[in-house]
Amino acid sequence: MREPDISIEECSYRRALEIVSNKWTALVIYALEGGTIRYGAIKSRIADISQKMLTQTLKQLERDGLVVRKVTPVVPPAVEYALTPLGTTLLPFLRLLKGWSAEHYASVSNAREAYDAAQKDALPG
Amino acid sequence: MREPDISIEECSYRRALEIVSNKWTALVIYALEGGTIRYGAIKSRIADISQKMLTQTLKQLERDGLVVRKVTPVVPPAVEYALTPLGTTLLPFLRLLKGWSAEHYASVSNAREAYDAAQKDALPG
DNA sequence: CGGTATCCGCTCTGATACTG
DNA sequence: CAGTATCAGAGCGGATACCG
Repeated sequence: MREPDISIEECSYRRALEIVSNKWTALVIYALEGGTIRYGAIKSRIADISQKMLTQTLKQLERDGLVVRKVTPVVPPAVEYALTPLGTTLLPFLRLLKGWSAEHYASVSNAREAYDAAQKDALPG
Repeated sequence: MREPDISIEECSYRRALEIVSNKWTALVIYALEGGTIRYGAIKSRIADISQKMLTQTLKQLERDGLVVRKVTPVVPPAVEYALTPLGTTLLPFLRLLKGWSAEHYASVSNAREAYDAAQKDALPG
């Protein structure tokens, strides 16, 4: 039997996926692309993200060294977030993904419709 | 209040994420990078993937038009999978992610350790 | 304003058993 | 070999309420 070469220990690709491949992480990084931005502004930019998920995602990104948090002690408090230099190294990857989607998403959408239609025909009438 | 510009309807980036950003999808595409490959061979390459998840992921990729399934009606059955032309357009993106991980994963790992150590210091002894 | 804490449903995921 | 079916647990993610 062949050895698995796509393992969590050996495959760097897989480790990167652990960082980025969840529902909100990449979206939040994308929202930070334009520079320092306040918590509320991020929330306004990303449709459907809850306060809990935004806070949780930002905390995780901070832990990973991809985002910095700056608190200005005023009343009411102002909290700003920005990408670290490490965080900005992810941007080319995100932009490529965006470009891919712009170019090919329609094809995926069409494929889905065709597939679903074929499935429906296969069922008994 | 500002309008969200990162919504599922308008943001192509977000749609791409829906395709790729789950635990196994990108890994399976990566396993198919080298060309046509049998079901069992994919399973051998990817550590820890269960039969259920592999089947489910392949089916979803087929629906999205990224992978083709070829059944050879012999006994025992032989089923092969390959990337479609559309599927191969994702490879540059995956390779970039892999390169990013090779270059920067250590930084993330270090950041995590530093963050966790700081958290521990903040707790009462 | 920018959180934290809690509850709760739902999906994702893996084990196990069975089929052609 | 390549699946399908079923079950059960863990964790994601949302709604709500409260705090500095």
